[in-house]
Amino acid sequence: MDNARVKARTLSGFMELMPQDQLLFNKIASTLEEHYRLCGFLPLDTPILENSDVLLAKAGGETEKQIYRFTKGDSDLTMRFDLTVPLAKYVALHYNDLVFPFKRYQIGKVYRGERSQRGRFREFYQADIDIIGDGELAITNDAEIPSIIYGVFSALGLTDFTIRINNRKILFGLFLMLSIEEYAEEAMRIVDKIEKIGRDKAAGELRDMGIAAEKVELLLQFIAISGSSEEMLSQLRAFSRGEELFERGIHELECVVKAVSMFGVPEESYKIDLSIARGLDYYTGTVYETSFDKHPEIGSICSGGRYDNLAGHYTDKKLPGVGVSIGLTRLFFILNEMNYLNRQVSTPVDVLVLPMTESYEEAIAFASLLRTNHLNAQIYFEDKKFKNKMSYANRINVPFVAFIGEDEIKQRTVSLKNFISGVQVTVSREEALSVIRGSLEEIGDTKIINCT
RNA sequence: GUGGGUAUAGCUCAGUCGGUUAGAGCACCAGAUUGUGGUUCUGGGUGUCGACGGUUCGAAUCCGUUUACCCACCCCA
Repeated sequence: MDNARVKARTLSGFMELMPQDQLLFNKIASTLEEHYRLCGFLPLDTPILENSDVLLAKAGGETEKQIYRFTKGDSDLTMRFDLTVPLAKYVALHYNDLVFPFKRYQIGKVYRGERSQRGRFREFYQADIDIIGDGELAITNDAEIPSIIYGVFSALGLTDFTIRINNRKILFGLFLMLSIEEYAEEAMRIVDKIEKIGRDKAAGELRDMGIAAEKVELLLQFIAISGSSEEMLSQLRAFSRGEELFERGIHELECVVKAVSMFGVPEESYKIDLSIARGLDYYTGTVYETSFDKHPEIGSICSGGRYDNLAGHYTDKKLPGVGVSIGLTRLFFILNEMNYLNRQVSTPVDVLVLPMTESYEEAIAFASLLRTNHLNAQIYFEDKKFKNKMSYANRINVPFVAFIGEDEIKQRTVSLKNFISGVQVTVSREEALSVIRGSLEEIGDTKIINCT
């Protein structure tokens, strides 16, 4: 009965795409994967569920509130909320079998039980890369990470993004110099959102925490230092009062910035921004944040940094690492909103084979020929009117339709219609292969993203 | 978790003072057109007005409760 029918719906905060968009999403994901491989990263997949004690070893009060956690029998389980904590567990567990520095990429879904909002999801994909060292990890790795971000975004066809770089040692060092290190964690968070809430409100919040007004002023002045990388570094040096941590931070930042340009990242795509702090407390040095120049309000689509001792909860070994996470679901959401997605490239199949007679034998044979030649082919078997068959081809956005009717069977040919240009030719089946290939190459060259 | 808002067709939304058979655009289906799609023309409403209860001769409309969703905060990709 009708009352028994359940209303079909998708949970809020869970992205569900139409096939054409899913195709684009998958292409973006595979572009990322390809680029990660190109840079020497190895694939990794870990379970979505872990024992709660493993995932929450590190978690503070806030994280715990936003987690999907449940029990099944006697086991207390948690869904992963990022890919970094599972990585830490993985590296600690398989320490003896891994080769360091261990470079891995992982693209997978993560879950956060927070209120969903525009551009914010409860289930979303992260595409992570991390480099883990055994005991030590060279600072140049910190510079390669942003170059990889630049590389993947460029590979997608994106231009208007900025990678902002900072070093938390500088901020910690400053807190030490001002003798306000006890407020460090909360102050970091306020500093981090200064762009959003404004200087005055940030000043108020810092004072409310109990930091003296003149120190707040000094802190905000410091954060606001701007200019080219060179100018900023020299201004930072002038700020130094011989505080060791502060100077180490400046040194690291300098190394990173220099090396980033060696990696070929153009000046306009990255900058030092002293207000980038990152809320997560496991970062200990370099931090990154990437956002779209036109949509800063949606927030970071890619962020990460250096952590000196990630696996500390699972092992005595010191395992420093550096990495970033691209918020793939959010990235896709923004690209869609900005109308940047080039749907022309999302063709589901290359060829739709339409049998025009009762016998499907020749149509199947032709489809097999296409498939053995790595062309995606679909055969339409339904007994519908011709118009419906054409309309189907039109709706699935297929670039070629191949008619196999009486004439074509007799002459061992195929009538091939280019659905984009409308041009139709009747050629031998072997010739059809090269016609299709030639035309697909043109489509293949166009970028997934069209940002003009 | 805190504060504010919304709920009518697959989607975006109208719906007057409470009044008769609840509408528009897009989408979808059928026909014009049995080997040529997109455009056009013609026809078709595909709905528990979120749910439950109350007021009333009469409720999409007023009142109460509830659920879902959206926005902001918190936090974050």
